[in-house]
Amino acid sequence: MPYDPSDFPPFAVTVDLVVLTVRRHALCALTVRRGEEPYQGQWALPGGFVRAEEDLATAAARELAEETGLHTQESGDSHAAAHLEQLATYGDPHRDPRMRVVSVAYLVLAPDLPAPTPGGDAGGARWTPVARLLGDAVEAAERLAFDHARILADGVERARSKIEYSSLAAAFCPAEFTVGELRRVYEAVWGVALDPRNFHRKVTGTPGFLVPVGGTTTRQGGRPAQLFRAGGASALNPPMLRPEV
Amino acid sequence: MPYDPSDFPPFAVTVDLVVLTVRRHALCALTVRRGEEPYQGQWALPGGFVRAEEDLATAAARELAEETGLHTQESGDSHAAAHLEQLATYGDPHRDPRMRVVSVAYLVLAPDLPAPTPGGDAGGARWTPVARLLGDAVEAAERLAFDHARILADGVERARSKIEYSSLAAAFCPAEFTVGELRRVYEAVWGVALDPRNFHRKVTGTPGFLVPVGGTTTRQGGRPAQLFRAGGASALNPPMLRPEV
DNA sequence: GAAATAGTGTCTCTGAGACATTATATA
DNA sequence: TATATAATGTCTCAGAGACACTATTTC
Repeated sequence: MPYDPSDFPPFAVTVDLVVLTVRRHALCALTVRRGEEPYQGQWALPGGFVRAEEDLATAAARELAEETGLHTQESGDSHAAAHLEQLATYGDPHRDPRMRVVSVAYLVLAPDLPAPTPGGDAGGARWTPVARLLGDAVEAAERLAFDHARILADGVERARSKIEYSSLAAAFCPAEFTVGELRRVYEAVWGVALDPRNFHRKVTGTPGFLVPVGGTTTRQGGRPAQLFRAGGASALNPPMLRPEV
Repeated sequence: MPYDPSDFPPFAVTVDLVVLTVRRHALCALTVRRGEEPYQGQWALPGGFVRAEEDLATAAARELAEETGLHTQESGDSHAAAHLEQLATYGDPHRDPRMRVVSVAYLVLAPDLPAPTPGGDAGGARWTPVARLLGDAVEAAERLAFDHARILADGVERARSKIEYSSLAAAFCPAEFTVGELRRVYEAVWGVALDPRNFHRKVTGTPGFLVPVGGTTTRQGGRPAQLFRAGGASALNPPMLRPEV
C-alpha cells in the first residue's frame, strides 16, 4: 500500500443537514431552494463545503447556525439546544454531475422555532412536512435535489428509532415542556396515536428521564399541566415501544 | 452559496475497516502492521484510498477482499457471507499528519476464518482481541495508529448494540451453527454469561430467526445439537436483553 | 461411572396495553 | 353547562430471569 499524496484522486467534501422539527403535529424538515444549476429551483437539504482547517462536526454546526441561527450548545441562557449527530456519508461517484463529491450528512433535532421562516444567507428556506417529501407519490415540484431524498429518509428513520431508546425526543421540545407536549412529539414523529395514560406512566416512572421544574402551563388548554425539563438520563431502558409491531 | 470547483479545498478520502470476528471465545479485530511512516511498525486498521470511479461501499468491499478474501455476497456456494455496513466518518483536520484525509469507516462482521492468518497483500495481518486494543491500560506496542482506537471502539459499540435487536450475531457464525454456538457469540461480544436455557427459549421461540437445517453436530462436545441457519427475519422483536442493566 | 453440552419445563415478577375515573382549566 | 387536557389507578397478559430436570454424547 504505497501512500503518496499524488496517488489519491481529489475529492470535494461537503456536509448536508437533515434538520427536523415538529410543527403543527407534523414532522418537518428544513429545505432550501437551489439558486443555481444543477437542480436549479428545486428544493434541497441545506449544506456546504467543509473548509480546509475545519472538523466535520464543526462544519455542520456552522452551516446550521448560518441557516437557522440554532446553536448546538447551551449559551448560558435557557434556550433549548438543538441535538446534532453524524448520520451517514454518501459518496456515489455520480451523485453530483459536476465532480466527485462526498457528503457527510448530519442529523439535527430542533425545537419548533419562534421565527416561522429561518433566516440566514440561504435564499428561500422553509419547513416542509417530511410526508410530502417522502411519500409514495411525491409531486415533481417537491422532489429533492441530488440524493437528498435518500439522505432525508435515512435521517427520519434514525430519528424514529432513536427516540425509542433515548431521551432525544425532548430535543424537539422547548426547554420546559409538559408530558402531553412530549407525547405529541412521539405521535408526530412516529405517525401514531399513543395512549396518554400509559405514556404518562412510562415517562414519569423512568428515573432521571424528566425533572419537574415546578410550574404549570395551560398553553395546550384543559387542566394545567406540570412543566418538566429533560433529565440527565440519555438512555431509556426499557425502551418506549413503537406500536404497530 | 457560490459553488465553484476551484473553491473547495482538496481532500483525500479513504475507507477504514473494523473487521470483527469471534475466536476462542473472544471478540477480535483484524489489524495490519504499518510498513511506513507515520506510525511505522504500529498496528492499524486495514483500509485504503477510494478510487476515482468507485463507490464508498465498493471500496470497502474491495479492501476487505484484498485483506481477507472475504466476500460480502453469497457466491452461490454455502459459504457464509460477511456482513458489511457503514459505521461513521472521521475527518479531524489533523488526524493524518501529512494531509487532509477524511476516512469513511465500515464495520464488517465475519465468521471465524479457516486460515489462521488472513492472506492478501497486507504485510503482517492478524486477529487481535479487542480487549487488548481498547482496555484501560493498553501497552504501547498494541496502540493503534491514527485515530483507529476510536474508530474500533465505535465499531465494537455498534456491533454490541446491533446484535440486541437484529439477527446479525449469525454473521459471526458459519453458515450452519447450533444454538450454543450462537450463544457463545453473544457472550463473547458482550463479555457476559447468558443462561443457556433462557437463550434457547428466546432464539427458538422467535419466528423466522432460526431455520432448522436438519442435521446435528457434536463439535462442541456433549449431546448432539441441532443445526440451524439464519432465518429471513432481520429484526429481533422484542430484542435480546443485554444483562447488567 | 463422571463431565460436558442440549433441550424442556415451571415459577415469579416486571412492565406494556387496555381500559375507568377524577381533577382543573376554558368556552 | 360542555369540552378539553391532566393525572392516577386497575386489570390482564406477554415475556425475561431464575431456577430444576432430563437427554445424549465423550472420556
